[in-house]
Amino acid sequence: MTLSEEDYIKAIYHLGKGNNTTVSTNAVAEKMDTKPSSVTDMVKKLSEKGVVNYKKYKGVSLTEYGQKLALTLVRKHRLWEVFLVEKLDFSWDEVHEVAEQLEHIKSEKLIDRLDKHLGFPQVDPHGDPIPSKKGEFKKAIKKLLNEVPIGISGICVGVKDSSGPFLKFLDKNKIALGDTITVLDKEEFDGSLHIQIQGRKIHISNQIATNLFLKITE
Amino acid sequence: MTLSEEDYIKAIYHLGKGNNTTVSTNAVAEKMDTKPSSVTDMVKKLSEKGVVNYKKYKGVSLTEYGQKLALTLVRKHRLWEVFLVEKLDFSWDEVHEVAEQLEHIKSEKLIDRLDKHLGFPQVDPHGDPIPSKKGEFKKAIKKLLNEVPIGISGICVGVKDSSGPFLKFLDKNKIALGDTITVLDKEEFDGSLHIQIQGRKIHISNQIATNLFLKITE
DNA sequence: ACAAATTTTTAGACAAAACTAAAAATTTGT
DNA sequence: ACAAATTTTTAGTTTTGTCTAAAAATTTGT
Ligand SMILES: [Mn+2]
Ligand SMILES: [Mn+2]
Ligand SMILES: [Mn+2]
Ligand SMILES: [Mn+2]
Repeated sequence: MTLSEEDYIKAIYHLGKGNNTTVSTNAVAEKMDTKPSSVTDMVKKLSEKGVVNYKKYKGVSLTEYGQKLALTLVRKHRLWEVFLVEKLDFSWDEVHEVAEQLEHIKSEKLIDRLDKHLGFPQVDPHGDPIPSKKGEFKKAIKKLLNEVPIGISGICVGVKDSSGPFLKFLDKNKIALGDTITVLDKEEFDGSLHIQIQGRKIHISNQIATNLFLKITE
Repeated sequence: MTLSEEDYIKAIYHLGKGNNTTVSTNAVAEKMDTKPSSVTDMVKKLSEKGVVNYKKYKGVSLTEYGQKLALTLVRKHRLWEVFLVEKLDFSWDEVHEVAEQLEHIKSEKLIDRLDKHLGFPQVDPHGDPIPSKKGEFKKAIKKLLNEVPIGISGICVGVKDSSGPFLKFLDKNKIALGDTITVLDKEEFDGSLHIQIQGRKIHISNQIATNLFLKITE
């Protein structure tokens, strides 16, 4: 597959939300930042190659083979993201663009060895699960911190309240996007939470917990 | 620069032996495994861009700017080779093809961080020097082991005698291409050498030393 | 020096991946 | 149901990088 074909496959995969829904030409065009007519051309070619199912005017979905390719690309993308953050000290928000290039490097051995070098990570720096070599992986779901059960870990991926005071609070308490958070205990009385964040144990109010999104893989 | 343009720049650089000799269209075509007519087209384009000096029928050489680009590419290529060997346990003869792809990844930060992660290596797994960020580097020369002065190190890059018995000898004594060898002492009497190879200290005859090539950077 | 051999360039074509403009199909709203 | 709006496809170009065949320039050998 060419670099361009691979990016289309990934786009169709992500738009299909992993469960391989049929997606529209326009949706793909928007995601890829290209024109619908270009998508039609590419989708015809991918159909010829057995990568997608395509019926004129009826949208496009991945074949079994296409899904296999998509999962391999997602695996490569996320492993490289882990590498950039863990080994090269990139921050979680700097990695995407570079991984977007690295995911296209062709070498199965490279990916196997990278996986090993990284200690076979299960999730990427954004909390998204990394498919195994065979294409198996857990689904990730986004939850408010106060809804996360005791004992479960996740990665902080967003805030509900993005007001200045709240963001300032997070900064002061060293809570940042990309941090790994584990719910240790909950207080019945006021709904406050004891959590572990990046190794540290802290106590936060229910109000804070209802404004932080965690990505957890089950 | 596109991937293709970058590969042409590298080819012109390597054919010019680093001292920026003018090279012929045919030579570039052979190196790139393409046709001379394709080279003419590309060289015209690179000339437009100020990357090469080109006069019809008179060959091509890199401009100052082109040399800068070439050195950056060589730096990236060799750093990735070090990464593959040092961090991912590739052997020295498996890295070239993958580095040929990785060298085109666009991110200055990536290369800076990779350099740091690898401990600012001076040479790649083939004994070739790695240009600094500013494009400075030492020249590498190939010498027979018996001509290497005491105290100097190099990387084993080839054999003069490639007969079965000699190769078998090397194998038995665990001397392999890619090994780092330091000359510790020489015996006047018989020309034999005390060397350190991959950490081990051994004693080898003059006959062995006259059949092993070392790449040394000065 | 000059014909022959070789190298290099030109001309014309093609495939990949994109675009614009226009046509066709589908969906939506009343 | 059917006209209008929207989506999607088609047709025709463009750019990049390649190719073949033929023409032009240079180099070589006598
Ligand atoms: Mn990509
Ligand atoms: Mn990610
Ligand atoms: Mn390359
Ligand atoms: Mn090398």
